Amino acid sequence: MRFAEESRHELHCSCLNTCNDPQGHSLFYDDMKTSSKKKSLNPADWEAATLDVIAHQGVSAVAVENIAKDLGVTKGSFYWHFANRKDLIISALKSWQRDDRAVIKEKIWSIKDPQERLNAWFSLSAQPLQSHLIYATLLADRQHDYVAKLLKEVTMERLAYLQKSYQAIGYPEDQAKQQALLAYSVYVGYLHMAKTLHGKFKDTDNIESYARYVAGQLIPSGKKPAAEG
Amino acid sequence: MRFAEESRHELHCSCLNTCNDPQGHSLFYDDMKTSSKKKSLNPADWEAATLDVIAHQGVSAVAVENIAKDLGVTKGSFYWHFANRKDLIISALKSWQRDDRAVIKEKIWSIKDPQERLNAWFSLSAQPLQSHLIYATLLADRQHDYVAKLLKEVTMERLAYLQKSYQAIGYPEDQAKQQALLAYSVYVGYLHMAKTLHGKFKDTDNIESYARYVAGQLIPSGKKPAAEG
DNA sequence: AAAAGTCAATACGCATGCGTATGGAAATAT
DNA sequence: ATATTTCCATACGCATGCGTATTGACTTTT
Repeated sequence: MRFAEESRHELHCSCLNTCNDPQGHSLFYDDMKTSSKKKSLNPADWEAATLDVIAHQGVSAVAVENIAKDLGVTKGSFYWHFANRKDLIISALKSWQRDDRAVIKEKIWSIKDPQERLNAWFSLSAQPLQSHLIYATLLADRQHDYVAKLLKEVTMERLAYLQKSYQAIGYPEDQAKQQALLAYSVYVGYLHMAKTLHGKFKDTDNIESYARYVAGQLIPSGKKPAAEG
Repeated sequence: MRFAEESRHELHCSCLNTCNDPQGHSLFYDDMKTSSKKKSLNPADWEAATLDVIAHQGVSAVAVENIAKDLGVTKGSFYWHFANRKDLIISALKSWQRDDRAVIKEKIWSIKDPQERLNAWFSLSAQPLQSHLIYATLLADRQHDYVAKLLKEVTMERLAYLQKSYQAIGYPEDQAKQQALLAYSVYVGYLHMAKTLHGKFKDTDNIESYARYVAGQLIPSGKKPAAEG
């Protein structure tokens, strides 16, 4: 057996069923034909399948034999790619963190105006991405030390760039810090709300309406969110 | 064996280690000496121990043999009180829901002025009660159908009384609905934030400061939160 | 005092799921 | 063509944890 040596990590985004993200996938694949079946699996495939499980059932639901079945192979194959279950989970989560950082860098920090940037962040946060689901489940899987560590890292990073944007708007440091905490709490709360009430969300017209309302409450003045529709 | 027949539910609040709530406990005990040991266990004891596990490790971490050990007995005793593991979990969660409703009724709805009532709610939400921890972990244990059902119920109830209070202040129905959703999202987000960052919370002075800030942002005008210190 | 009821200990069967051992087939290298 | 690497299947050992069966002690009732 050999183990993934912090290498060979193509981007992945499986999103088997419930996660309908409108991003472009095909950009990322270079090693396989986009439409046909692969002959064999690589660690990234296992990580993607693992993230699907984590997104919908949490870390403790990750079972190598089930994931193997999802991938159409048996457990025997797994231990060629990874040392053990924990290795798989940690690798998958690191991969998630990398992808998340990349998205923020591309889609948020590319925006220079801080107000527009905050609007873009709220807009991104309201989209049904698998990435959000993973974060939401991790929040309740803190028993595992490695999850707690990762979660703290990610959360601090996110709070930092929110605070930075609020300061760029003109908030003094202390208030920017609290406002970032408030905004981020709304994000986290929204994640759970959306899952908990799923159908019932139409009550308040729809999510778009609510998202605009929230942005209006949490972003001071100036430009409106890039309205369309 | 015999099973708990929807009866014999004294209030409970164990809070073994991490949950330091400053509420009065001894009020609730009537059937046992407050300081000495009980001779035998009843379903409420099992439910309380179960809620401790749920609060800190989630539903899937509930293991009857471990809980038995926590209570100083073996598994053999358990199946006299409950039919099975699922029965225990559901009973425990129902007990939690009952207690939660009771607290809201006593401490929130006893307040007539809607602004003060909202302030009281935010204040209650910021306190480190076991009840909050349980709610937070349930959010990620939605895979279990009974959890999803309960969660939806509880969330809808809470949104309803928040909306009601905002309407009592003068918000039109639609806006009150969105504002309730916003306020409740902040609550849920805060729960996770507090756990995720634990130590790091001192950065923004302390929680009190943040709680006042949030209340100031989410409750329109009028009275301030009952300031002390 | 005897019988019934209450709560708990021990021991067992069984399913799940992790990790290992071993062998095999297909691809790639030499 | 042969050897090596790569990826996977099968089979096993082992731990955990649920649920059951049986027995026993202690309490309450009669």
